[in-house]
Amino acid sequence: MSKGNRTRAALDRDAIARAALEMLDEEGIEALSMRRLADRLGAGTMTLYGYFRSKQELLDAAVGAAVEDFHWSPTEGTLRERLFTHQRAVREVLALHPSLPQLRTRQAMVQPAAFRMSEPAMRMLLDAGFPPDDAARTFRVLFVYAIGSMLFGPEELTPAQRRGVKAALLLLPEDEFPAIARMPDELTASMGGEAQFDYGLELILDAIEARAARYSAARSHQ
Amino acid sequence: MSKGNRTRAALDRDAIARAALEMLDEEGIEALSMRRLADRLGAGTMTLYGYFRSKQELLDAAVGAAVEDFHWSPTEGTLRERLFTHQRAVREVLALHPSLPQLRTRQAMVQPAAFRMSEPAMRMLLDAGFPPDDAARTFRVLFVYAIGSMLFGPEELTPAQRRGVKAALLLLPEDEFPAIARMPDELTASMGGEAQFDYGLELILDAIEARAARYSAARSHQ
DNA sequence: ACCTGAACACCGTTCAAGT
DNA sequence: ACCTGAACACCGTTCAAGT
Repeated sequence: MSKGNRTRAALDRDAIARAALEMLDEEGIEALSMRRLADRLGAGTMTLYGYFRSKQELLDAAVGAAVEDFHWSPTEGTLRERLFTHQRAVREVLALHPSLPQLRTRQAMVQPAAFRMSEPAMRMLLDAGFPPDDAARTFRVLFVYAIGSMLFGPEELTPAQRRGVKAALLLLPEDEFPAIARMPDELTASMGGEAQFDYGLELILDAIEARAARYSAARSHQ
Repeated sequence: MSKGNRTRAALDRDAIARAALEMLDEEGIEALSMRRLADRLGAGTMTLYGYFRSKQELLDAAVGAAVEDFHWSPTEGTLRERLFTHQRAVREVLALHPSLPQLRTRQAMVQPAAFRMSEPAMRMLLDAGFPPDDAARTFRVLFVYAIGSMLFGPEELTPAQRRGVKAALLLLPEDEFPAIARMPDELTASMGGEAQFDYGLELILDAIEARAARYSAARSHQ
């Protein structure tokens, strides 16, 4: 089996990037090779190099394609509520494209589309009275948290993974690990999934809300 | 050049894992191959398979070796101060072994040594009155933040990187990106480094401190 | 202009053979 | 018991050649 596994569609940068993204999300970053992708597209390997200078450039384009799927429109509500729905939208695009956090570790996201995620959050913080430097730093914390969460624990642990972690915990000498050894269930529950994501998001929003209150108080005293 | 580039030291799992870690930290995760590592150790490639069943198992051992370099001893002070110094120690081991966050994306850290990082933080939270489930979730937030920060922005952006990001920002249509387009300096400053790490850590500690106060108030009302 | 096979310098790992 | 070369099935990318 070498070519024609797929109907040969018109090739262009966008079609190739989307096919790469699909493969990345389905099979993981490790599994994407120029050869396998070309094969899937029914083309010779070297054909891809007519559209992208290198695999790296193709991966960049795949990131661009993934970020296109971020959708969020301004909602009513407090700063806290709006930041919450925004971060949930960020989580959603990362869940839709599980390869995105992994790709992000290889190169910065300087795709214009990536800024579509930061712009509205930034605007919310500035509107709430955050000075630009604090707004930037605060958004970065939210972003690092979201992408880190989806990289290190996008889903609840599977029963098999739970068992693995619990087995490791059981091996710990209890006198050296008194806290951890006694709470295997709580620890495995915290290792991924939506409830954990929301817990941390609410925690961070606690702090952001408190600071926003201070900024707005400072403004009304002027 | 094939072998004997290095003096041939006694080989064992630990020596191999440490050599792998050194290579990983120096040249990046991409650059470590069984062949190059064996060469560096002055051995045949297949010799390594006498000590590790697979590259994956070797990487696990490298993670174990890296985590050994985590050092923290309990300090005096408030919960906030102690969590702060603890997270700084976590940051330090991640800075010492920049490959660690990257390795962590490939497999969970179930090395016993990895729990040496969580145990003291967990104990602090439990002692401060956090119920076990909240303690686990709260620690996980700190951990995801620390490791995410060191993965996505361990250092300040270099001048070249700054220029790259600013160039990307300048390409954005200003009417669509009114917030972001006007604060290139604040944004690039937030993309990595120690000041950003501490900013986010303090933000999260704000929220943890507030919750600790609530837990301790609840306890004294019993 | 667009496409691509062959070749080069790499991988991880199996297998059979060396001491 | 410990080590390892050859071989297999892969990589990304260059180069020269096809239409």
